[in-house]
Amino acid sequence: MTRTEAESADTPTRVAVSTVIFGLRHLPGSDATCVVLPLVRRTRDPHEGQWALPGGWLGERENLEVAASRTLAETTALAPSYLEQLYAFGDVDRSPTRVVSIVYWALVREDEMSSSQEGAQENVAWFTATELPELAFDHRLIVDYALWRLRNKVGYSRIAHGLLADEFTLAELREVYEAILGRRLDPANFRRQVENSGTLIPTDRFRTGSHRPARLYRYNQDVELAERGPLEVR
Amino acid sequence: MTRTEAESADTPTRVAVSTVIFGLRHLPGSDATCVVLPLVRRTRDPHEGQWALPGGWLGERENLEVAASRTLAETTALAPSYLEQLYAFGDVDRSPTRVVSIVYWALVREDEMSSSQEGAQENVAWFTATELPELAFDHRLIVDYALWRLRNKVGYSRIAHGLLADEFTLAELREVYEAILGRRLDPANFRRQVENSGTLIPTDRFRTGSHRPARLYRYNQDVELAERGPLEVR
DNA sequence: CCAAAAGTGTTTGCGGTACACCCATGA
DNA sequence: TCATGGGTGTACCGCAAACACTTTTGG
Repeated sequence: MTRTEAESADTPTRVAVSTVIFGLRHLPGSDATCVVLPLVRRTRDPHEGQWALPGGWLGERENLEVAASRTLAETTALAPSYLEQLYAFGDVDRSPTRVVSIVYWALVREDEMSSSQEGAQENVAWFTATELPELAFDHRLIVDYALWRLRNKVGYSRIAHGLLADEFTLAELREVYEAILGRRLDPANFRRQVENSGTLIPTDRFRTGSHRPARLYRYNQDVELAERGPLEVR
Repeated sequence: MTRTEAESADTPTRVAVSTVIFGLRHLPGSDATCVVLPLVRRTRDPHEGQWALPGGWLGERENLEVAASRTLAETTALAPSYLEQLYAFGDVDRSPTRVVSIVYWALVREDEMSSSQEGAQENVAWFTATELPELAFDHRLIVDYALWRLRNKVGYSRIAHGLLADEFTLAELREVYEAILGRRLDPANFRRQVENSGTLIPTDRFRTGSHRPARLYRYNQDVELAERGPLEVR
């Protein structure tokens, strides 16, 4: 096929946008925290009844990121604290009819999550990332890849803040890292690493618990180590 | 908008696939090597006459990666030694009519390049990455992002091998790194780093030049540090 | 023998890990 | 006062940078 022929073979394709939305949940019994994500039960023919990622068709005059935000609002009623494109999936056989899916992944803050989960819509449920049901289409592959990206990115950027409220203790921040990475971190070393990174601003307030109060920190907006895509390239 | 309405709003979109193809070129005069990429002169209305990334419309029954390979073959007549999805660009205003572009980036080997550049097609030319002309659409942003990804990835994966022949000296490999990173590297430290990485297999052959012969190495296929996307996630 | 590139050895400093230790608070 | 988590000090290890040095070839 020559370039000219390719240029004229202008066949429209159905384009969908889906989003892998990550949040945190404290397990009531133990002191552990785990990564959770919302899934939508399908009410239509391909894979009807199975759980799938929240998503929808790309609007005619809708930017990709806007479509992802819409998805997020429809299932969590929240504004994302972090939103980044994950990958474009377009294999011919990934759906009975050809669909190209632009997939985003997002973080929602823990303090806001509880409110939205109470007023949950029908057919939406939150699952622990390590205990997922069978998913529709290739969505299991997509979630696994998003989890890989989350775990990777937490190591070289500061996205963990996207899962916390404005003010937080170092222990709470460490909890986020431990939940994402799935392993315990040394509190002493964690403190120094994150202090030296210059991304935290200590406040004068303290979280008073059952023991010695812990200083509250805020995220330093000036520092933006996260790389979300070509749009941020200066 | 509810999910149900979104699900029924099934409006097809025009989907294109473009590829940023990177190669290397030795500058005849100096001993420097630089990154080069092929561009195609547009012969059609939007941005006619300007240079643009090689690409075309996604075929109805064509996987995304296959479409990218086709693009690559049409402009270089080569099989890519490395091919990875870069990003999906879909802003409404990036083209007069709405187009979602799935962009890939690729590496072609230096030893194969010369042959294809001689039999170059009309309207295709290779440019030094640091001296690009004005590009059509948002292709300048795309190329800059691909360059950022290339420079980033060379630091934590072994994609530099994708720009060399099967057998190469450490100096040749170092040249690739220096061309991509744009700075000189210490030969001694470079040797140790790459030797300790376990990605190289020494051969018994030597490259005999004007001075002491240098050992030739091969790339260890077993080690695959590169991460090309969700398809490689086990 | 000389120039130049291949290849080796050694020192230094930095960042991460392990772990001992002190501090402040509620009960 | 004790238990518990907050917070500090310190020794160690591995890696990478800097750079002096030896080796091997062509001319």
